[in-house]
Amino acid sequence: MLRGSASKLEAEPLITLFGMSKLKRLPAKFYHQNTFKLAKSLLGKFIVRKIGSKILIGKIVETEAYYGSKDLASHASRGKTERTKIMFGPAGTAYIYLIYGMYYCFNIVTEAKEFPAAILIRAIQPISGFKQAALNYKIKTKFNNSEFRIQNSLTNGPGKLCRALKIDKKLNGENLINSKKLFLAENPLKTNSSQIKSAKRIGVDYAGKYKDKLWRYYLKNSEFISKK
DNA sequence: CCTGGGATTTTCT
DNA sequence: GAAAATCCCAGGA
Repeated sequence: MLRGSASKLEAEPLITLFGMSKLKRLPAKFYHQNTFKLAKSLLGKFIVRKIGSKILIGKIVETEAYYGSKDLASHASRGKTERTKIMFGPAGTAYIYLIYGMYYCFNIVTEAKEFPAAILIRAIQPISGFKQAALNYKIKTKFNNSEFRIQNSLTNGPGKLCRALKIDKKLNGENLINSKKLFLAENPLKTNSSQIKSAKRIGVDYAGKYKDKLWRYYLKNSEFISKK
């Protein structure tokens, strides 16, 4: 199925892909769910990124919840600062920060104002518009031109998906409920809870008892997650 | 298969 | 000045 021109990264008409002619943006109400429920509800939904006349669409396959100021893994555990003030803002806002000096991470703010919480998008499945991103990636790496390896390596991590979607600090604070550049959309195919697996969050070994919380969620049959 | 280190810069102490 | 919600690659088993 990966042979010939039938690349997974080829844009298919949305009509044949989803059985719908228009992407249906997720409304404000969607974001007003408990953070953990929402982190699971996000699995299967689409991220839509518009850059000029180009459009990139990815399916969310892995998320991670950061909940409250007691969560030692959360940036908000040290209070409201210039960086973290977004997390204390309204649900449905993008929280984007630079990590390790080189990568951006994309989060969705949740919960009521003044309660700091967010969901990190850890991995997506490229659906449409990623051909150029794949070409860029091919140039930058030494993968012996293995299409399969590249397709599965383009967005399987929080830093990588931001690179592929061209998400950076300029989109910090973007309102996903009305933004034209970055928003989420419904997937007519419902995700069943039996497809979801919970796991420990990644890269938070410093977080005391919070390091073992099973606040990472992923679609267990997806080839596009960052880690099993 | 696994482990360890380097890249690179903002943020907070 | 140290650490960081990461990624990539080299080296050893």
